[in-house]
Amino acid sequence: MGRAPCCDKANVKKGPWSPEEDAKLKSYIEKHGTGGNWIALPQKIVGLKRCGKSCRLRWLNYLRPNIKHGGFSEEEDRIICSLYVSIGSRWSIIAAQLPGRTDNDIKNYWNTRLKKKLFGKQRKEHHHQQQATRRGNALKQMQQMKRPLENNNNATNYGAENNNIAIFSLNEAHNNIPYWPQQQQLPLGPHYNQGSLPASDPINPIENLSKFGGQSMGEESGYSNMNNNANGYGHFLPIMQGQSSNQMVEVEVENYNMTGYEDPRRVLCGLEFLFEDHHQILGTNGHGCDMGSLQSSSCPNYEPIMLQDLPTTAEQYNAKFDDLRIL
DNA sequence: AAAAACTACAACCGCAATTCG
DNA sequence: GCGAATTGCGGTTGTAGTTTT
Repeated sequence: MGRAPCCDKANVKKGPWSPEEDAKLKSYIEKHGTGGNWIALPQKIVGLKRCGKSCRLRWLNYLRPNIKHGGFSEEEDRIICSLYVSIGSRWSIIAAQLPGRTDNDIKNYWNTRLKKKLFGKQRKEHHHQQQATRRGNALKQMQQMKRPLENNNNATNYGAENNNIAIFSLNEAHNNIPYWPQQQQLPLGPHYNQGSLPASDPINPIENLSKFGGQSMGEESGYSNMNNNANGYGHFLPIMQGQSSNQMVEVEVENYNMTGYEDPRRVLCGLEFLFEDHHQILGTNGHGCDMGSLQSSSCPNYEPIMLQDLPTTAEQYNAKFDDLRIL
């Protein structure tokens, strides 16, 4: 038996608020306050056929005094991005750091603009993703970017020696100058096997990619059997294999209980968006890996990412992720 | 000029947490 | 302590407006 609805849905208006409704709600609250009960509020306002929940949302997000809309400053951009990287999609917490901004506003701003600004998504690609989302598909991988601390709220659990990893402006990566405030204590993304790449590599693609959305494999992704390491991310360690420039980037998983999941490459979910559309395929991958049970999952299958497609120099990085820079 | 593609944002929905009787 | 009511939150959707083809 489900819960009783908060209001009589047949008798409440939905959709955009009219100026008259706004005026009624605003006027009432300014005179009488909310009375501490949003559900009961609309019944006290003559002619307002809205549910309490809708009134609350309208007031908090639009009508209450000192709300700012649009025109986010660069400083606000930085704060939002920095906090998102640190705490994920805790919009209410982020909003608390930005006076006059609502969580809804920040969420919309992030979803429609900042995210693209950061990840440099192209219109077409974004649209494809949006459509996929609306079909109830995919985007689990993007969603997995949320709440990097979800599975591990104790910040002290993060690997102490690596806690200062911050997202870099890629142009600044040359100089190892962190773009985001250095004091940010950020959760680690997945890290690669240090020994498998030249230590002198000035910019390691995979390590950097991991900073742009490496994900925690939460329960909803079906990886709940994974042994999470101390940083809240499971152990998924991409390593380089092969010898030619065509060598394939594969992913190996250390201390990983793979029960039921045979394709370790899927642990790249959450990073695929950094690659071109053509990487995404459906069906078997043609490389002898049984994608069988994965095909119907909400997470699309991806071709192995070829090393040649990954930027390995600062120049290539900047070219590929030119839009990454906020400034 | 029209259609398609895309963006931006308000609002809704469902769920979890909190409060209340 | 328990269950219902309410609140708060984050994800998602609807759609008007804008830009591109």
